[in-house]
Amino acid sequence: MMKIEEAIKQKEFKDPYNKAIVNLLYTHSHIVSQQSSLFKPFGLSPEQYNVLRILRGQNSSPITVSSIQERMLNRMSNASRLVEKLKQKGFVIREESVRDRRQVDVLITEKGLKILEKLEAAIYHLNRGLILLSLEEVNQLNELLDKLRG
Amino acid sequence: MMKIEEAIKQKEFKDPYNKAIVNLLYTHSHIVSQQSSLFKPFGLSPEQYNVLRILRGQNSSPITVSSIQERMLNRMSNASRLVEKLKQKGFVIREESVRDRRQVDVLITEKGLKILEKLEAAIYHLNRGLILLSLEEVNQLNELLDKLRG
DNA sequence: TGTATTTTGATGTATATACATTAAATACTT
DNA sequence: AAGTATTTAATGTATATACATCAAAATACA
Repeated sequence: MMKIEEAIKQKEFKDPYNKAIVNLLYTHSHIVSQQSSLFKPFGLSPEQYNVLRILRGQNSSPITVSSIQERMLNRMSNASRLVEKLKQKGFVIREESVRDRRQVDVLITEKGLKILEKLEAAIYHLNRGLILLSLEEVNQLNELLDKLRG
Repeated sequence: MMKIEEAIKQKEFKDPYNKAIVNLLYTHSHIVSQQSSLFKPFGLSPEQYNVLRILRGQNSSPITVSSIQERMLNRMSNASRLVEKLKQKGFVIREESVRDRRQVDVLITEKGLKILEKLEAAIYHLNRGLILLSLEEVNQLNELLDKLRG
């Protein structure tokens, strides 16, 4: 097992809280770089994939740009531009809302659903490979992360 | 406590491994956005701060760009450009190595050390505020993260 | 010694993050 | 109803990430 101290060649941390921050940031980078490699051949970035996943989660019914933003992993990201990229690739369509002309309804296309389906098994295996923990441990991790954020 | 399901308005996850990935990405975003706010008034980004921290960790002796890269939290980041930014702000100096003219020795300046010192207490409090766990729990989290990556 | 290979840091490009600003549409207030 | 405030999505800018490529220098090795 590669402890964080070895991974970034730092002998010690001020305290376990500081260490946990560094450990989380490092682990994040580890995960994202592997996800990127998986998505790249499909012309998707991790965030673009995440937006598609959100759209599919709506049972393929339309959802506004601001609702996408609310559900994104990174709140400060820019749903509007990600949707534009996905539209260019034919994975979503975008149309002015009839209820409120400020809003834009976004809808996943057949092509979008198909690429998610194609990725499903690969992602399952990637996740398992990325998280080398037992079922009990991964549940514990989820609890700690939820509690951490308060 | 805000569970990840509420935070991103997703009712359920395929399995706890998938949930843990999402939980880690979301927690990362939560941490980085708060760190950014802290660093911003000082003209530093989280990654620039991290490079300064690495330089100080060398007891202020010079270190090459590639050694910085090895110690960075994000391996794919670009130490060369971050060093350039820090140099522009006067936090580091850069000089061609006498041993190997391909290499560039980077050294933290007095100004760089001073800004780290100024930030120290604020970071300590931020970390405590960001990680709402007991000492026992945070140690457990560190163990799980180390184990997770294998 | 001379050529090939590797290492090092810089740089180019596309994407994403983090924020501020803007324009249009809607909601609120009196 | 008119004027103000707020919401929504788009857009602008600076920074960082995730690569690929390049030139110079060092190293390997034949």
